[in-house]
Amino acid sequence: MATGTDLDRTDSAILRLLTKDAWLSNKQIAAAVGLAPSSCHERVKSLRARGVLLGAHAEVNLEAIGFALEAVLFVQLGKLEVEVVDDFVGSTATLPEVRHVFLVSGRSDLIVDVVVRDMQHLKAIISEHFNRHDVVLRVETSVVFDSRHQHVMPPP
Amino acid sequence: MATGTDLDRTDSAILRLLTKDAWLSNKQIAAAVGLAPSSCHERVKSLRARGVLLGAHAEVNLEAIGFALEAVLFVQLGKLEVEVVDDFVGSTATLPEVRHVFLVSGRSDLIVDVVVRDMQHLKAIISEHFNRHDVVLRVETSVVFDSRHQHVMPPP
DNA sequence: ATTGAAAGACCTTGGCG
DNA sequence: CGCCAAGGTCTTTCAAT
Repeated sequence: MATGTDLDRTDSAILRLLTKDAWLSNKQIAAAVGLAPSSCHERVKSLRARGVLLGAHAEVNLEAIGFALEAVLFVQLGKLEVEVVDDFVGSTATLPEVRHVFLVSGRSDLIVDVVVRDMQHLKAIISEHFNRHDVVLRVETSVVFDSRHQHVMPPP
Repeated sequence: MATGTDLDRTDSAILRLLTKDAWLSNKQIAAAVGLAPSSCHERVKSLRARGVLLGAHAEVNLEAIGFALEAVLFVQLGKLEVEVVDDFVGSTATLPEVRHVFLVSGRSDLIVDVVVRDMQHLKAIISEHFNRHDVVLRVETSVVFDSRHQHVMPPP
């Protein structure tokens, strides 16, 4: 499944365009990469079928709808039993306030990016989810002053 | 600009659907939320105009195209002069390998999520970008074993 | 792999409840 | 606000190259 699919310059261009704006029409992409609409359509279908192009997601301005606080949680876990850890990671990753979960090496075991309404909301998540599980040894919280997310393809 | 826009149940439903799959057709969304296509189209246009719906981005399987290594960098900065820091954050956020940058309180000042080809690539970024700037006091690197990103709307 | 043509589906607007 | 209807545009398929 992790087999390296080879992309030619046209595939890369298509992916780059769609990564920037998934709402581009097929006609627009075709024009941008210098292909007929039908050929471009084939390319996109193939990229989807090969599992390179996974889907598309709208970007919502969470701040504008009342989610004004973002935080990063550094979680240290106890006795790393694979199954228990995986369960906890899974349940964490599906909390609606959670945007990203990283299982990492180093000082912390889990890094969790959350977007919440306010401090009270943040406190609730930490105490009701993280401090409730025995796997969790300690949670360190950092407030996010500014966060930037990039939607670009890395260069070949 | 950070004024809370109020969303009714229908707007929320639309955002939730598009967050999950930005390639849903207007007709599909309309059916799902129980509106006529034209009404649904109006809603989406309004959400865009109000700055709630910012855009859409395709999700690419980076692993499948040779970007097999992900890491989180914890960066400590020196003397926090706003201008210098902002410049560095900006230049960091636009590196093609960088997916997310968080400016945070706490032990680190910057948390950077990068996706790279391999260890050599990672080393190159750290030594050529981070260790080149005087603002950077220290970089701690964590390898990402597993990362999950969620594309859902938080509940009202 | 790429193309053009054709059919059908969809988006999009404007006028009206 | 929401709906219907109509025109214009785009997607999607397919046979041919």
